Amino acid sequence: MGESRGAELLWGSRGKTARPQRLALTVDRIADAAIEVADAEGMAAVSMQHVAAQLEVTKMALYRHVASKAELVAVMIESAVGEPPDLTTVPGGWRPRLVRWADLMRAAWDRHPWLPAATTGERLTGPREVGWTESAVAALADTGLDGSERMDAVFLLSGHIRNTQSAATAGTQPWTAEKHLRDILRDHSHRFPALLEAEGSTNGSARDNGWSFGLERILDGLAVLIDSRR
Amino acid sequence: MGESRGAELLWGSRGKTARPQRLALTVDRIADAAIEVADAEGMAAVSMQHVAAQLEVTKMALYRHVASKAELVAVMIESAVGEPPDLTTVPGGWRPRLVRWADLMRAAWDRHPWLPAATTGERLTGPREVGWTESAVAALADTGLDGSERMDAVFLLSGHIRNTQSAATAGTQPWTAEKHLRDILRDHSHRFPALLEAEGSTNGSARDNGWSFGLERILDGLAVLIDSRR
DNA sequence: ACACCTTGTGTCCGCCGGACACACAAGTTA
DNA sequence: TAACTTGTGTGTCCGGCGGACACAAGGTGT
Repeated sequence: MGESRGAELLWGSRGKTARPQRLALTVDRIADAAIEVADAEGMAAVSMQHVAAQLEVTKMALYRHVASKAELVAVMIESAVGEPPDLTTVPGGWRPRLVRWADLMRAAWDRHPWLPAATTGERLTGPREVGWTESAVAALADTGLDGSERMDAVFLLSGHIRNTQSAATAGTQPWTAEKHLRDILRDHSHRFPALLEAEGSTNGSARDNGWSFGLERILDGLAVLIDSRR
Repeated sequence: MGESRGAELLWGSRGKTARPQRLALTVDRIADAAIEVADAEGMAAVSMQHVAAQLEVTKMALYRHVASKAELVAVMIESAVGEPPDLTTVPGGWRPRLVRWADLMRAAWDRHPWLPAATTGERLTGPREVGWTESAVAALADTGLDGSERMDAVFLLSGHIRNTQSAATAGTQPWTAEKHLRDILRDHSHRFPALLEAEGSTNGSARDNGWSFGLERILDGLAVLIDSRR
């Protein structure tokens, strides 16, 4: 990258050839470019080379602003999840608040389908991400649940978001591989009678990867516990 | 790899030097070696080179038996999850059956902590994996739930297993990063009052990443729905 | 005896993350 | 004004990755 500057030195205006007035590289610009790549081509396409090309610089230029790819991904995540919401204005107690929280979080993750892929494995965690957790835990303040129960409840809920979202972008699980599963069932239906029957007896509900079903079940389950504490 | 055979040709027994009586390479031996590597060093350490070295062959030899790394991983998964269980002998209806199913699945995933990492993203699915789903869906046969509800319920449950297991192996989520979270709270406690308070008011329960908590909530939530259908 | 087929080897390619030395403009100080 | 420092982008190199492809050398069937 960076074509030879020989001809330019010979023929160009010599005085001010190098480094034209190009936008300065910043962490934010890098993160935005990386997010753009990830939104369009998926997390697998986010390499230092690709992001740098997007900004018309060499990949090593990026390392002046981020220490490693892991750090770049961390910055991408912080930017993509956005500011955590304020749920204190939502009326109706813990359940409507959690529903609002889940909808907002799902919306953010919907805008950036690579978030599940980016947030697996050991990694750095930023303040906004912690802020989202804070927000949900706060919504459970007056439920009579103790601290670890509140944490576990939020973990359960956000895990559900993660699962439905990653299932949405990749036919990752046996039960969500729509077409794939149907093919298997056609060829091996005798081995999976219960799946075959379940496939046939759907009530024609909207296919949302079990998002609303799981959400309702989780909230119902929390309600059972919370009511029992009163 | 494979040192030059010059000296051997000059000094060796010439007739039967090459290809000593070494165990024949098979898909199963390759998968076993790969699983061994993954169990010991994690999924990131599973490369064709590393697995081949484990078997004392070149990496290209593996491609005589598997078409790609994705196929190797698929075979690893099929081998690692094991045969799906027969739950029909478990008494007490759907709930004990699902508890048994979840415990068995969690045990298998516990033996192979790389399973979460290996089963994310687009991938191939084998009969055993589908068999596990079949097994759980079958356990919900007499609940009055329709087909897609049964599928969604199993998705919800197995998603919880995946989440708790991947949280166990990597401090991946803000709420499971134990030490990390504690550090953040020490430095920024004013920004996360609810987390700080939750951290303090735990009832000293066993730390299992919310496994049993989430399992009970999910099953309670399913029970609410199932009871309402009767 | 010979041809074929199977199976493992060696070499090459492009891409990855990243270390490191260098180029060069701008600001600071003498 | 001249010399130095600092900050930012470039070029080159490295080891490791998945994988294509040609080749070697057994075993086997005719």
